[in-house]
Amino acid sequence: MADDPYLERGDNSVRGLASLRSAAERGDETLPELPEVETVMRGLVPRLEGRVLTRVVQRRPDLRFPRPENFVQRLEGRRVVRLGRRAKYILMELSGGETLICHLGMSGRFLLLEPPAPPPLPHDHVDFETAEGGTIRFNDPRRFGFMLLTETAKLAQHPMLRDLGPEPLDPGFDGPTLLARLAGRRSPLKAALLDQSVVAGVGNIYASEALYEAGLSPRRLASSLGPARAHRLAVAVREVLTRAVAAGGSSLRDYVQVSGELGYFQHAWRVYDRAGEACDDCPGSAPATGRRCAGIQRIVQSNRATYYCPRKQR
DNA sequence: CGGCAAACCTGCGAGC
DNA sequence: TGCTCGCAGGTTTGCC
Repeated sequence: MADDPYLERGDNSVRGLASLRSAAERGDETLPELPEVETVMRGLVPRLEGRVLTRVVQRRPDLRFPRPENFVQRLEGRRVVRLGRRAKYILMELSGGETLICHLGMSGRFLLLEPPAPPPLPHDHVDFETAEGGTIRFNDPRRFGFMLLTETAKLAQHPMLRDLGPEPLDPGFDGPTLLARLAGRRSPLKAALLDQSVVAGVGNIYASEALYEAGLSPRRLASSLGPARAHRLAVAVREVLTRAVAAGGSSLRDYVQVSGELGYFQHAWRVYDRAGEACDDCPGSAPATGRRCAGIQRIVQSNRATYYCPRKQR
């Protein structure tokens, strides 16, 4: 992060940072899937929850989508009642009956700035100022992120949320639930996992990781799973995400204390972006078993990279 | 309607 | 050295 202008200022204005950058930019941080969004949301809680948005600045008329009608007016003066998350969406429930739906897209991040907030840099799109004096600044170079406003009472019916599948970290997420969601699906298992109506919050990286943990081929027909394999996959999804949330949470604490480098998401991908490497779970040589492990393969499914071990995953 | 591909957008790395 | 090109991702839109 040495090239990050917010850390090069040297004016100590950045005391906290909930930052996500693309894997292409940084090898040690992941893209915003469920665990990263959860971590960012948690990082925002102490700065936003219960506080009044005294001033909101929007520096361009749109992010991914055109700005909601009267965006600034509908936010200023509102209190942030509660922060939450659904799938990869950060939900900011406001006084007055509306909720702000935030998506980080590919490159969105929130910066937590001490007063006086430094002048905006390129891609600084939205500022939230609170009565306590801090500024929460949304920065998103690629502008795949977005902010939408909707009535809290109708939140579940919002087009972005209404078709979402179960939260994989909720207690109710299990083998039978997943099995029912996959029933009749003619797509490859990997594509089905990426479908947010099957499971909410799984992205391209954790889809590969979960399939590896479950020992299931990404190419397998989604509807070919039985109860046992569905159970294995549900457990794997939950475990992969839980580990990542835990990693993000601990490093977020570290970061806030250090107020400088953000070293979180020191992920340990087992297959993602590891084409050609040896698979951890395959013995170095197992001539007796017949099948040899050729290492981790990269394939493309639905225009997306998939990584897997053809020997371990079937 | 399900499934797949393209579009959106920018920064980066590889190749010339 | 400097340029072009391809690639990465989440979600929506469009096509078959």
